[in-house]
Amino acid sequence: MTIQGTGTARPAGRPRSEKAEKAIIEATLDLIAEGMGVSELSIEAIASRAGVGKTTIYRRWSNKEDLVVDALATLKAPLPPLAGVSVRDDLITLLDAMRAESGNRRGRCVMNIAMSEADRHPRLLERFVERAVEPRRRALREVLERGVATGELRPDLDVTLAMAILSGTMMWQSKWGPAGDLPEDLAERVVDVVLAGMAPPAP
Amino acid sequence: MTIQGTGTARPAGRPRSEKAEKAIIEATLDLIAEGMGVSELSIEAIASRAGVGKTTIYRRWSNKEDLVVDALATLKAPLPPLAGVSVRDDLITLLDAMRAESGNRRGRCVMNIAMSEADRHPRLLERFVERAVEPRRRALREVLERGVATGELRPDLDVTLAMAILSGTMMWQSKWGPAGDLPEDLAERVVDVVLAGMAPPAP
DNA sequence: AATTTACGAAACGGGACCGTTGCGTATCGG
DNA sequence: CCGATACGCAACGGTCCCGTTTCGTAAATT
Repeated sequence: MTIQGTGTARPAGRPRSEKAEKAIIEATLDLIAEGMGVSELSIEAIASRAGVGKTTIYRRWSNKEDLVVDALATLKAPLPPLAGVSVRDDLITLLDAMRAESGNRRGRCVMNIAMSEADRHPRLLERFVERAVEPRRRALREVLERGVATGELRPDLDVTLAMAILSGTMMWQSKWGPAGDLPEDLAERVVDVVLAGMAPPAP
Repeated sequence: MTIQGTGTARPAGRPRSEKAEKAIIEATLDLIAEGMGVSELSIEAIASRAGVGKTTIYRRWSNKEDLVVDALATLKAPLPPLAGVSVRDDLITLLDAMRAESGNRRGRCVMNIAMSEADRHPRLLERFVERAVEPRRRALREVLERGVATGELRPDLDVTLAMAILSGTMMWQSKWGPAGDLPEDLAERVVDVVLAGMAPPAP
């Protein structure tokens, strides 16, 4: 029994190629980021894009959904660190992270999956919510609840509704806002309008 | 030459069945409302659902996109009448119409198309924006601009941003809000929070 | 009645993918 | 070197859908 450094026995024969594995994942993410729906993704297209035989894919994943789930799992979700000083600053930090992500491939993957594949792929949706949605939701809720506690926000604020307002606004901008990148000060403007309200200050 | 009452010459032979035409459109809308993407829609599925031969479809539309465009065109977009008294009331009326639509078939069609098929079907998207998006966008903008003019809203309000906040919030609720119907007072609560802002009133 | 067109159903050849298998080659442990 | 496993590639039979054609029937005009 040959013991590897990791303690796992190394099976005989040629080891699986990490390069191929990465290429498969990358090809999958690329196709999703380009707007290909999960239902339209074909193993053959992924294999071709990755420069890999179909066999190499089927040897690792038994079906398309498993592959997509694993591919999405590789998308790190680096939540920005929050200064924790003012609620306004933390909200801007969170919303600006959303803005920045709408421009890169990871963000496009997340957005496309969230938008279109929500139904009809329950396992995928579950994994996706767990990795991409929940962490942000939690962070946002904590900032808002802290604001209510410290008096920076109205004591009667409906935190859940506030989350919908902030997230929904950024999502709307990503999807139907101006073409190309979103303006750099977008997050700040959104937070300021939502904090201050649209009505004029009482006289 | 036989002239019909409408003034159009009636061609010889059996006339096309209006019933079949309606059934085709209905089947198409049903499938879209159920979450079927335009790319996955198949003529055969529509024909089967409509109880119609494929021939009957191809005789009327030369391709799937034309059919979907016509089907979407039958979705009336009844903008609610606006009282025009207070900006708050008009905003609630508009947002509540969005809320109500998220529950019916028409609304689900609009939402699904907007979410997933935005890219890759430019003609469809164009028609869709023209019929479903623009009228609402215009109405919302007019209410907000009137509010700025009358002083009911802050004079420095970014109207475009305000539109994104209001629309995005409702869209977010439709897509990721509580399962089932949205609460009846949702529109009112959204408008009040957005009008007043989340920060506490200045002392 | 004769003609013309539409109808639903079925079948066609063609193409895209499916998931599997066989092939010759490459890369590992022993 | 040898056995074992992975690799890319090509081919397979199968399914779904395409867009077209054919067929027998139905519904209109003349």
